[in-house]
Amino acid sequence: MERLTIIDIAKLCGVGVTTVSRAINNHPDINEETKAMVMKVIKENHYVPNNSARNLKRSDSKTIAVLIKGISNPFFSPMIKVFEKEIQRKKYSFILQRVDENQDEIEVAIELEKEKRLKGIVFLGGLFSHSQEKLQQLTVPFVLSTIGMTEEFDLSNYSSVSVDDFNESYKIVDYLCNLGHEKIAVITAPEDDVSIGKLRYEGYKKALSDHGIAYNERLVRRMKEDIDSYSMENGYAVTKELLESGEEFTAIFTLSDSMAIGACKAIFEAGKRVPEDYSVAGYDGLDISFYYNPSITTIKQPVVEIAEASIKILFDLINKKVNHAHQIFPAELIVRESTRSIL
Amino acid sequence: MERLTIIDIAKLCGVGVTTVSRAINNHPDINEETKAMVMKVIKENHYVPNNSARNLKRSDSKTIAVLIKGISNPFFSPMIKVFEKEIQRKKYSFILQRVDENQDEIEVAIELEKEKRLKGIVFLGGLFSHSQEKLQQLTVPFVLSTIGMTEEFDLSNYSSVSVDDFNESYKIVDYLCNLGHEKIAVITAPEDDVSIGKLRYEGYKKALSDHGIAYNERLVRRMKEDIDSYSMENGYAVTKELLESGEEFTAIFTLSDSMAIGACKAIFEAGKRVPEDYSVAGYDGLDISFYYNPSITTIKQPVVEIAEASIKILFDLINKKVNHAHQIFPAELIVRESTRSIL
DNA sequence: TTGTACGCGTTATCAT
DNA sequence: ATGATAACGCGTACAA
Repeated sequence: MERLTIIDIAKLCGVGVTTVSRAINNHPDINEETKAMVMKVIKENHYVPNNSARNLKRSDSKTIAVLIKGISNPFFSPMIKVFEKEIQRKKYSFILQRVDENQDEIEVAIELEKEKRLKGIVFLGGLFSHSQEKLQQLTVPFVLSTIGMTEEFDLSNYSSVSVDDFNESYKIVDYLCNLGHEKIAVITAPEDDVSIGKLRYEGYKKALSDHGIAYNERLVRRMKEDIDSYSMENGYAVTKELLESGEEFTAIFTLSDSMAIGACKAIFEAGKRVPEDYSVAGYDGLDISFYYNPSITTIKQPVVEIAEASIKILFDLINKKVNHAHQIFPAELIVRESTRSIL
Repeated sequence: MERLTIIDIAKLCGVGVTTVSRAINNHPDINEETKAMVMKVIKENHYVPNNSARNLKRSDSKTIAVLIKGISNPFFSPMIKVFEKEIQRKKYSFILQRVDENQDEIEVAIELEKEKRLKGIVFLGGLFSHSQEKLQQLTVPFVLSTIGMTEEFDLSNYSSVSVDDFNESYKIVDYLCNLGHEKIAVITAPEDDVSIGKLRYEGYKKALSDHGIAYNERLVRRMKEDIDSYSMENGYAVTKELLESGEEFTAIFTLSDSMAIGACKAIFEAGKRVPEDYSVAGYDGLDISFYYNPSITTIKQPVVEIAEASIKILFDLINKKVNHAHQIFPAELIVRESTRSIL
């Protein structure tokens, strides 16, 4: 019952290891009968090839990896399904690799590329401020999906797909302003954020300024660093503090739908209503923003399209069809029940 | 810039490969200076060891894998965090392996065990009806976490941790009955389900029967097979049909919190209220069941404790401290706003 | 403390 | 169509 190798199978079959290998890998140069015989012996003895050995020896491999930071973020769920489907459709293998919050995704990628002989990589989540030097160690093409970058990189050696976080954020805050709101609180990222958090926050500020609304620092609240970022819990805790501070506001914009839901909960617990007492606006367009009561006004990111485009670009790169591309998708302002006009 | 191996590094350093290997793996028998020098050269040249080769050669490896079916199920999110933390704390490596919906988790496990020289495995999600023959190919200990089994297996060669789905389900339906509800709809799994779906459904039936309530087939609704099982969308679609069918009911029990939320949405869209018009009860105790409006009455599974116990048992097995254990955790009926008495 | 040489299990090359 | 054998990149007896 212990581990048996391809050599054992070869002996059992009375053939050479090459033949067994051919049977396993659907190689053409093999007699159908011997192949069937070999496969039968393999089944009977529960032989399972060792992937490490295969990867070590193989040169190609047709597998692409998706590296994802924050794997329990519901925002990624539909994207993962798209990746799985599309990669399978192209007859490639799909590896979903979780990367730890305090892990360097590029290092993980470099290692994985060697180990699995990857053909391409998709990065999902996390910030992205890596040295060119490091990026150049990645010898296969990769695309950044839904990753905001404020720092300007040399855009010529990788691809990206995302929405315009600055403008989309502007769009929804502008909408709130047009509803007559002037005291608009925001739950944003910690000050040192250089990613989507910063971009969305800048959009908020710009919208206020364009509407001639004075910037009120006390309405700018930061996510708590000891709680999962962008989570319901975080939105809840921050909003609760805001309400208890006594600072007046009529609307609150949170940088994620999850935080919007947390905000609503805090408002309910304070005995207030949404949107009658406070308008609440989110960002992302998660399924739950539709199902929540009240349903949440939000910026809906076209996640499926983004995922599809990411994969398409990646395969184009793999097939040398194109150079690196940077695709920006439009997001949609979806007006729902959680916001109201106060004019 | 192309792939360089441990031999190249050895040459660059003017030492043997063994020394380089020792430097990499923190082996004791090496001079601190040479080690520092080797590490420096490695950094400078961006050498990254090939994991396939390492895994192939290694015999031990101290890594444990968590195989998870339905990785985007929010129910698993807190558990993953526990696994990560606990496994790290034991100085083991943690591999999170997604297994496709129509993939055999045991086969994946067998392959992974060989490839990564695993020390232990945790299975999360999915049904579990595998032949003994197959299970015996797994030579490392494994524990089934949150996986319901109706078919009776030989319990002596694996471990499991879960709640008593039958009794917990009974508990919440019993609660509804005590509130005066007699027309209690249920959204359950497809008829061929042999896992938690069946157990929870049996609990529902038993509770009704114990309260002398006649079983009404038209109140038993099955999840749609073309929609994600246990999802909000599924609960929404099924409840919508139920409401449109005109069949009378005063409460609805869904086999998951997500479906409960979908049910609420459908009820709202029909112009009705929860719990004034319909009581809604869920199952699982997801975070969202607290944040939802109205908050959802549910059976809260002690996910953190379950995950912790799973890991503890696994390590005990690895260290040969114990034999296989089957631990049942009590779940908690949490009464919230979505249910009311109609007496 | 350090280096040489072999083996891990598989696939690719080159014969036959 | 099939088989012998040399890599793949690394860890580790064993020798030095």
